Amino acid sequence: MIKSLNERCKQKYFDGDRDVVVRDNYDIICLMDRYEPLKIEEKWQNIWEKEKPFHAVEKEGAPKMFLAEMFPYPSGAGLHVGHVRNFTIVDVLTRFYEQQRLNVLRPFGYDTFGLPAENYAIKTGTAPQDVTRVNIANFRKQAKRLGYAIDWDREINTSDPEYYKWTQWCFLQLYKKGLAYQKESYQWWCPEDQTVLANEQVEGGKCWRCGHEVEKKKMKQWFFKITEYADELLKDIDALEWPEKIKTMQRNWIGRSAGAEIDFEVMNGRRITVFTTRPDTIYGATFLVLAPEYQGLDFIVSDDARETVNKYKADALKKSEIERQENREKTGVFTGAYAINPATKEKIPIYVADYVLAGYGTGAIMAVPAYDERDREFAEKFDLPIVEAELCDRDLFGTPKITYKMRDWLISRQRYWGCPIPIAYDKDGNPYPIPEEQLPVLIPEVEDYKPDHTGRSALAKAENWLKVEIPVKDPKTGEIHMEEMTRETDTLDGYACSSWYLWRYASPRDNKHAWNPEAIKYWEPIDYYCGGDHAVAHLLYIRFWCKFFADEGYLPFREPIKRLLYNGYINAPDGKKMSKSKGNVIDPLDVINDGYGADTLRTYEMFIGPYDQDAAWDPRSVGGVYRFLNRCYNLLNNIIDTDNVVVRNKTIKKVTEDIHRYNFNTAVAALMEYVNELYKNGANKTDLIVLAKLLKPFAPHLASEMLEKLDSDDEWPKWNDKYLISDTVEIIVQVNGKLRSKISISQDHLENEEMIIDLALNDEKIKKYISSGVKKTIFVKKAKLVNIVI
RNA sequence: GCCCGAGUGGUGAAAUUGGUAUACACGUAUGCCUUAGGAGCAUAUGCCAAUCGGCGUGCUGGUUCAAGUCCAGUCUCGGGCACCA
Repeated sequence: MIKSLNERCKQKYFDGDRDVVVRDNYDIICLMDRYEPLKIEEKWQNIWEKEKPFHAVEKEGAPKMFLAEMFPYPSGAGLHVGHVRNFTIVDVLTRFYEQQRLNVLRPFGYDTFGLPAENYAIKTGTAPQDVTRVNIANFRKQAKRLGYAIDWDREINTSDPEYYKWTQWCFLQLYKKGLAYQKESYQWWCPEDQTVLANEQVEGGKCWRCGHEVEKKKMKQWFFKITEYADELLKDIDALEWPEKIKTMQRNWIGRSAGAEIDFEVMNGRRITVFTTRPDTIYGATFLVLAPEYQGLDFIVSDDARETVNKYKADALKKSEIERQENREKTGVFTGAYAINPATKEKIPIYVADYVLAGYGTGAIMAVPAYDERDREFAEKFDLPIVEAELCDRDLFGTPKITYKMRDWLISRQRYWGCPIPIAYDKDGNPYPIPEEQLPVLIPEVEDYKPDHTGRSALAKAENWLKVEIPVKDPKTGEIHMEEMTRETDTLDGYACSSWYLWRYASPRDNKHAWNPEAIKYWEPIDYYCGGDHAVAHLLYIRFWCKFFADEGYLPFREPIKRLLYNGYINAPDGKKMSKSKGNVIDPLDVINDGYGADTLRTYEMFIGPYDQDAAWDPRSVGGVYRFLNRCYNLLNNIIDTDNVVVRNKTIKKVTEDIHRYNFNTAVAALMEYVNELYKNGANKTDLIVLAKLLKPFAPHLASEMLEKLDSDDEWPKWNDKYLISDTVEIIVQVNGKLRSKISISQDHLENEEMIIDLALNDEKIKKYISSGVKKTIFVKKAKLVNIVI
């Protein structure tokens, strides 16, 4: 077939019977209607831009399908190949369901608050608003260049006041119910820079900016009470259609422990409550240990020991996380105080040690060195008694108690580029919520974006903005008067902004609700959510908010994400993580503009391997996929009268089922096999229409072009099982489980076991293996296999 | 230390319910076409022997007519948590 094509084209060329576009290419490809991805892609992207085929509206009849990726942080560097993998997975599913005529919603947005924009602002004085605007424009342009089936009318941006107004509204709902609250907590603090530092800004116990030793400082911070939902968050994990890996990580993160709280009387009349998972070991409790930050430690310490304890406490607070991890040698000091073990009635000493954590349980433990390795280490070092006592009933001395590793979610950030917390303080420092009608609390404009010397965000520099009038009800007279207050200058953790955006997608321009109840009912919860990060943070926070807003009557479901696809990373060709400093970054836009086009890039990233595994970029394989798409297109040049009905139906089945299983790599492989077959046999119009339809989720531009040339719609094809059965069947003949021969029988004889075994035993190749006699024969109809045991 | 994953050709990987190991692609080799090829097309390609055949899914065993797949043990790599009482 190719030869004849070649002949014809050569002739045409020598007749001068057409435009020859490419000068340095003399042979058949240039003479045929040639695959020119950049041209085709521009054409179809213009059509999609104009006709908006992905614009979604609620309509009765067709079932809905809502899909999205984890919205990106629009960095200055633009899209990277990891984004492309993530977005393309969503796009393949979007188009797959669109072609099956489901009512599909696939929106897009930008997670724009964050440190890079703020650091850039501090360095250059450029407003983060401006940088963000430029970066979004670039991201949008690049996403459009990849041909994604996005409803661009639903774009959202978390730093848009129209958006963060509702983030603040969400905060106020949580505040009203006591789930947003202030608490003193220890934070990393640099005494030189006079600022709070995030964990990742502390390097080797020192400030990343000035190198001064950091310490822990008690500060008032805002928290969301996620622990209120710990039990439900844990319980509901079971029913989620999420990867087991993520479910396990969330379970571990929540870290439920069933135990008991037990009171110990201190000799000076006070009381210490400990948490233990082993209340049955209480007879072996030979001392108590308190965390250095233990509340009320001062009331327990004896006067003799006070100085030592205070020094130990100060040292412990200075210790960095890294130091704590590196040096696990037990340290601690005696408080000089004793408590009574309620089981043995014995007097036991009370210690302070940093191996006990203030944030877990009650910050105090009963040490049972006979049963607990850590307690034993401590006991050995400080020469404390180790008693192999008998076990008792679990609830004899304490009250049952469930404890979680998960802590409440600290949301205060001393940063400029975030959503302002809608709170103001009266002159006594009492917090008041900003009334909803005053929302949004806009981010003020400032000159300098650096945090100030009091450790407050740059918002504190906007003097006019700081003052606000809040209506206050007099508790005695009931009268309402306006009172001048000072605004909160901390901003919200960026994760707050992304904890509700999936609901905003349902009605992104609604200016009366955070999310429209009718739209929510129609579209949510999301059917497919795809990402490769945030296994415990974002994906836990969004579940927490969902349960809260369901309780408040704003959401008709308690789990926001039905199915989660967690994709792997794409590494550099050398197998290492891509990074600017290593100079091994592959820019997806370069791949496109080199002439491969978006379709090749998309299809390659689906073909690269299982979607949930990490993969290394291979530039040579990109070329292989490009060749494949070329071959698809070139088939249009030679449509003949033939019939590939069997392989066509097989391919429809395989590709359909593979996409349902997210086996995108094998779906592409099946299309390659199909094309190879069509090259061998020739292809008719139906063969090619099916090819284009099946190809469209992966290479939508090329497929659209093919379908236009073939004068066909894009409706997903169906297969017919009757074509999948061929007239003759191949029977595998094994001897002792090893393949030794194959025999061919007609389909009708598949029921006739006796005949098949007889054929197998008399097969020429088999005879020599079974001369010593046959012990038994097994026929498996389903596997079309005979096994002869000798 | 604890909890998850994963180990298959020269390479990325297939094998969906225990039933033909290595689909598809890359790479390589040879040929065709060509003034020319870093294009296109065709054929071959797990390893050893080069004829029959033997060996092959990290390793050692086990279950089974039959094991990449199930079981026990073990090694290596990757990820998560990490003094959570």
